[in-house]
Amino acid sequence: MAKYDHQAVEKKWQEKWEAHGMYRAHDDSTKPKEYILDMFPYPSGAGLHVGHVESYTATDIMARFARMQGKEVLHPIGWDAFGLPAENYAIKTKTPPQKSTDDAIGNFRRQIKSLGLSYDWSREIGTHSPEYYRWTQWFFLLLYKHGLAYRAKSKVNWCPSCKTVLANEQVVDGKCERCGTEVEQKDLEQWFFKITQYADELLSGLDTIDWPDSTKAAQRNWIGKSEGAEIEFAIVGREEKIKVFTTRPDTLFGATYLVLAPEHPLVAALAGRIKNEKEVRTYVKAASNKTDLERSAEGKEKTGVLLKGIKAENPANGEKLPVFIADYVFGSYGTGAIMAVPAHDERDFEFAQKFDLPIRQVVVSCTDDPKNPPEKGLKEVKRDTVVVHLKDLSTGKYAILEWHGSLEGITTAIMGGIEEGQTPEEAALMEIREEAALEGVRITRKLRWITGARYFASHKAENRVAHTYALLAEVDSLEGQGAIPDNEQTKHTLVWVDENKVLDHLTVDHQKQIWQLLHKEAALTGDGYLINSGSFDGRDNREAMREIAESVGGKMVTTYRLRDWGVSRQRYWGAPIPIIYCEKCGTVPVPEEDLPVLLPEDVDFMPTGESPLARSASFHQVTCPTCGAPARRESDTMDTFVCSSWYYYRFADPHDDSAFASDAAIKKWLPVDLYLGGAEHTVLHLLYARFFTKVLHAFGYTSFDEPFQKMRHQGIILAEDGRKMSKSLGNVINPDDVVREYGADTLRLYEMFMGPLDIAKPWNTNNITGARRFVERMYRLLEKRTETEPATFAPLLHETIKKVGEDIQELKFNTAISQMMILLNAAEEGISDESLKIFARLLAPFAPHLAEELWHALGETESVHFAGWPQYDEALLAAKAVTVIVQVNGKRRGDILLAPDASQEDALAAASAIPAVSAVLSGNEPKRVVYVPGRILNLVV
RNA sequence: GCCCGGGUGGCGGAAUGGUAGACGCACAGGGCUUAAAACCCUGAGGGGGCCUAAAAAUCUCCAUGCCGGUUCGAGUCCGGCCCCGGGUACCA
Repeated sequence: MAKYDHQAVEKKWQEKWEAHGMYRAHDDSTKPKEYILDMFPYPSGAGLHVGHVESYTATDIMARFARMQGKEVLHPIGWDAFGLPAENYAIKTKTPPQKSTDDAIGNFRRQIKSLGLSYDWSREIGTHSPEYYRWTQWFFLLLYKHGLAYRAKSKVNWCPSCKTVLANEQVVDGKCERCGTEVEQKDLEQWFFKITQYADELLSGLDTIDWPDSTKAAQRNWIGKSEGAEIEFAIVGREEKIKVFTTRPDTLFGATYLVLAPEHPLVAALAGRIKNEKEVRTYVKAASNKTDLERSAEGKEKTGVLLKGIKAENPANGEKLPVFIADYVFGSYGTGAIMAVPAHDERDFEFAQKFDLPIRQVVVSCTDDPKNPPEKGLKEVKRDTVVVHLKDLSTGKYAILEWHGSLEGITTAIMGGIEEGQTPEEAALMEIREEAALEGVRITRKLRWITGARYFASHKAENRVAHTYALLAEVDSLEGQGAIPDNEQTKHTLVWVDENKVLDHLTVDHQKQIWQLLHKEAALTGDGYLINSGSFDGRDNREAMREIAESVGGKMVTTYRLRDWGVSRQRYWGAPIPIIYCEKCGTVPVPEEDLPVLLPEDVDFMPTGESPLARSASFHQVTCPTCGAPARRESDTMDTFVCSSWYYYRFADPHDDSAFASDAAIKKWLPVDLYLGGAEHTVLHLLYARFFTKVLHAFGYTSFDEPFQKMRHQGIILAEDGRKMSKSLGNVINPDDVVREYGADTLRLYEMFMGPLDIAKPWNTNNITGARRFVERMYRLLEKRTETEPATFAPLLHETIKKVGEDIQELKFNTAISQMMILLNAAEEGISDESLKIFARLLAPFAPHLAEELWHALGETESVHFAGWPQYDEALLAAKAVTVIVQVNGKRRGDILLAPDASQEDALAAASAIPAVSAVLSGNEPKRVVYVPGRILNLVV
């Protein structure tokens, strides 16, 4: 038989399938539907990536499998065709984006077709076609009508040299990507979608869908729901109040200053009262020129300015607090103002360190029983962290230990390092002495294992000793005052104290030092019971939270990190926003019947300083649809994410010119049953698409409110060197080359066999050989057909039917293929026509051309792809004898062949035939017998 | 820092708490061939012991990032730690 000619075979079947329209989805079908969708590609000039192939093959397998199971499958493809790269390319090469986009689509289409993917090409769509973006504009109007689209001023990245707005990705190190000019922040009127209105639904909906946990977690993070309180602080001598948002109202008594965002309106309102107004204004201006990105990129170094002459009053205890402005507080989150509690918040702590502000602890961690709060005083304080001050009498050195667990625990913990005749304390002191000899105390691993405790000291070596002594001088004096109790266990060297007791006696400066010593220079963010909190002392901090907030007239509120979605883009290659501005009528939506607002083709899209559409007089000079007066058309286009937020509806009804999709089509096909795509879309695209569906649901267009029932990501395919494939590294694999040399089936099998679908995997050209060999050997089975098969073949065949079917449903294609390889190895010893036909059906989703070729070579005339999925025979599976492992005391001592349902007696009898087993048993009854039928027999003796 | 993943042969990877390394690649030996490619067969985690001229089989110990625990039995479950990848970040 001739070598398998993949080029001829694949071409032949692709043409036949296409001629028969085999993969069309039928709207009028009565079969159960299955909607299997890929994230439609952006048709880049670079062409198809092997990563696309991975994803598309996976969904193709699912689609083909579903068809063979008798489902009516909708498996469409289209193009996310608007976007910046096409526009940039157009600027560079002076070819219109329409042309370059259509060229790229042509190339993608050819490449995708060469892979034998079973798309319904009659439903192909492109977001850049007027028939499509007409409905994108319709969606804009739908949102507008319901008050979900609004205009507001917002900051954009602005390049003063190119006179253009830049996307965040176009800003590199604060400079324009193209010309290197420093980028400015500019306020522009922009359109927003009110996605925040659906924040709660977007959050709770996650619990109802089958998505990867990581993606759900990312979306939850992005939405960033947090519960807290709004509390007002009076400004001394003024009417205005400062309203802060905090998630920790329980720490109200620990607030030692307030911070306003630089853009907070009160900053301007209070200007006259601020004594250092000039300094403040400078700071505000500098902050306003920074993007959010820069503000955080500057790292942990905090900046801010005290508002001199302004004091705020803590409503809980009447304390007068200083007020700062600092850009670590954002105007757009919460109330734009915070109460700072340095003892219990990392950022406030850091700021307080830098600006020398007091740090007051109000929460103390405590152990098991928060409902039974300890009385004040030392002996009763039950803490999971015990702080111990050790003093070595012989050298006069001190160290501070903190350990976790009970006091009894320390003895055990120290045991490891104790020498004979030593007490645990002495052992610990030995260590201190050694460390002290080196200079003060140090955090060391050595000490950790010996004491089970941690030494705390300042990070800086030069401060370490000074800090220790400063503290211990205080401790000594407290000891003199009797503030530190003596104790049986500690009488010679060991003293333990309540750190808060100590803190009460110290100056701010000392407090800071001790804080650093005790707490690794960090705030305590954990829970516990309250101290220094007036009548709330001793209460559980979580429990008291609401009461504290309400006791000062605050109220509990929920805040989200999620912001409204800014959809305006000052670019050409996108869907125009269907809005007209009239001097008389104001903002007027374009009437639905006037849609689409066509993208003009005669526009000069070269960058000259204006939004390209604004330069087309024919485009923007219009008459008001309401009053007929001359008016101006909105010249911005929409974010491309708008286009991709609803495309999966269009596939259900791609040619409808009366609706984005008909009710019947939506009812028939949606929601999407399986959605597959890259993990780079975990947040934006997937969140926006969900938002659109929530909106449609709210206004009665859909009965469901989540668009993608089941969603999975494919892992990225790395280059052979383990790095990302990139043009500049020259390590890109072009699927065209692989298809030509090895065939589409081989490429598909290879990529599916690489490993689990969702992990990152490096490409390995060598391994393609394995897939290719599989294809060839499958084909050669035609020559190895026999009348009769070995007896072991049928059970294996049925096991394979079972496993392949199950694996496909779990998207475990690698193990499905490995099972078929096992079957192939056996089939080469002889396989009947009937068995080979079954095999061909199993193979069909993975290698559709080869399976079709085999199927027809075996005399079939209809397509294998509708031949039905084979059923396995339980009886054949059960009949197979299984190997049971025999263990003695958990160690393998041999194996026995048994029926799967053999009794324990049978198993024992068979096992005793093994010499190693009978030797051990030799008359003794095993203490215990563990028998798992079909698996293992373990004898404990 | 935080949130997700993940660490198993030379490599990709497999394993409902039950023979660790399926399947494949690469490799080695052999067959076919004038020769090579292709193809076919066989082998193989590491160490040690036994027997040997040498090897195989057999025996035994060790082995899934590290330390400990639960269990008759742990790659899998629990606690602690280390490392790698991805995402995200002054969000109060």
